[in-house]
Amino acid sequence: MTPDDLADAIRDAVRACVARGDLAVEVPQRITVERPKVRAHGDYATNVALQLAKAAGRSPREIGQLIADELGKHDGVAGVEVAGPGFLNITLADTALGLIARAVVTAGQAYGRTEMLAGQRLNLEFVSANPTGPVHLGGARWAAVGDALGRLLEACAAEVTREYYFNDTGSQITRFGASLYAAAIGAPTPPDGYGGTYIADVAAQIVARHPGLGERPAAEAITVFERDGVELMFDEIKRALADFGVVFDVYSNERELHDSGALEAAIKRLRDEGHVFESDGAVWLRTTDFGDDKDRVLVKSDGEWTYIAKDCAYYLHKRERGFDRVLIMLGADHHGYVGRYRALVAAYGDDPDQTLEILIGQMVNLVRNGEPIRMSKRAAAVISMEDLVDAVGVDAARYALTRSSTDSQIDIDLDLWARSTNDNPVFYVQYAHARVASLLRNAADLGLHRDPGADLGLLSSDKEGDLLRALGEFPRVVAGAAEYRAPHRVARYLEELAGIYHRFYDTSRVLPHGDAEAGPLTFARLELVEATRIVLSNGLTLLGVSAQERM
RNA sequence: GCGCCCGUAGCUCAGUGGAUAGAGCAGGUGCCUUCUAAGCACUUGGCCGCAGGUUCGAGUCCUGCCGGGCGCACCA
Repeated sequence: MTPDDLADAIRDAVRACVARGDLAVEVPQRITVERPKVRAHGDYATNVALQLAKAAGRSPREIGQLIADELGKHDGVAGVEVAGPGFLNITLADTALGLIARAVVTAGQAYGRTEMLAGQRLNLEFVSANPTGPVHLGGARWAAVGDALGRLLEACAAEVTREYYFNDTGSQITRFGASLYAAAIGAPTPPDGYGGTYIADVAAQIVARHPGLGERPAAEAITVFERDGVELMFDEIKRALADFGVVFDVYSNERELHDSGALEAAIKRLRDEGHVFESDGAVWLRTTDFGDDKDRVLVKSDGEWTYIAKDCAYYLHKRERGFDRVLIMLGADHHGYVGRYRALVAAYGDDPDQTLEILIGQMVNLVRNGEPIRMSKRAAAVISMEDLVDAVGVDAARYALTRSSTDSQIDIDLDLWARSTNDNPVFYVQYAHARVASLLRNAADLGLHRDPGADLGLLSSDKEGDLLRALGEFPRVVAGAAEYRAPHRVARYLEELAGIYHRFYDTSRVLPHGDAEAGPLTFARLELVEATRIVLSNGLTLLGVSAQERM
């Protein structure tokens, strides 16, 4: 019996009390079932009696007893106690608890998936770094978290499109091209140019493609540097992201919005709706009508489009492609965008609370030996995603970036995450999986295979119960992580599960010693171990971290 | 000044309004002839930044302070 099954059983019990006339309340939609921290409080607990007390006008303990008596009749329930202020502490029958393992094994890779978000079409935009340089640390955080979130939402049956937007026109590209040109002819980096070492590399590649380019007139050469530079840099970004395990479904760019006339159309629509005005030679969107703290310029007095004008067109473009909800992931240094973005969504007649979701990821810092790694201004050396991967590897990088709430700043200690010891959380989890895999290999070598008819009621020890209850949590963890856009919950859950498995392993011999015969308990435990392997593997997969067979 | 995020054990951080606030690391003491000791057990360590409020119940929600990070362009 899974926690969800139990919630249904509790609801049925309440319904029965109401039907009998013992209880005059509305049967609640959501029944909270939780794993108590203390074992004395049973396998599961619910606060339903506390919640219903006010509406029923009776004491929580009195109501609790009514529900407990009814729930106690259920086959899978061994006992129900009214405790404390009115909690119901529920103990499952051993067979009912053991069946969690079977549910996991039967579902296999699908265990953890739900239909919670079925029918929702979601657009996830993340990273979206401009092709003027490598993906930096903030982008790396979103690459890891955004991709994991995509996997989570898909696990809840949402239809997800991962999207990357980049600017390939405008002042940044102009400066990028000028910087490449300067590097190619040996001139110093322009004052407002890009100065990383990659600039020289890219410039050299372009010169190799176009011999004699440096001798051509500057204006002509720069055009080539802009075009080829964007192409090469973007290929480089895509390759780095692919190495990181992140591949996008759609790449959108500014030029297309421009060339297709989408920009003009988007602004015209705002103008027709009366949200646009002109002042000081510029065209403005009156975002203050929609809660923004100041109005925003759409077209500068020099005739250039602003970023927010492109956002207008891009937002409409997404909506026209049929997405119910547009998720955009930004770094904390861009959080000032939220107000204006919500305003532009409202200006188009959408409800920002329904169709727009902007997720803000706080800053990422690297630490070595407890000291922050400073970026040298002179080399303009922004630390890149690849620097992080080079230092700790993809698995540790993704896990480190994903295991903390996006609301928190994180300090990634390169020494810690590069270590192959259990102070490194990703190793703690991966080691548990490798240990499970090893045990199952040994079982196979002994000719012991899963027995679908194993008596799972034999899994009645404390450690087995802990493990079964933890395994039963997984679908709710996935659903919660998806609902709250919080992939770190999966990571934390995996760390807990790994610990519970290690403790089970330490106390509970699975395979027979020496020449001893395998007994019913052997097969029951093998089923439990296989269920653990599945959940560890499914969880790591949701985070984009490998589940290794050996370590 | 205004806005967003954070403040929980020595450190890094969890903690969907629930019972006695947790994990890993660090410190201490133990556990390998048999499934991976990259593990486990025990142990030390907390005015949950401060002060009010909401309620059966607050680390969690509200208000005000204090401290830190990030923003507040006709840049992206």
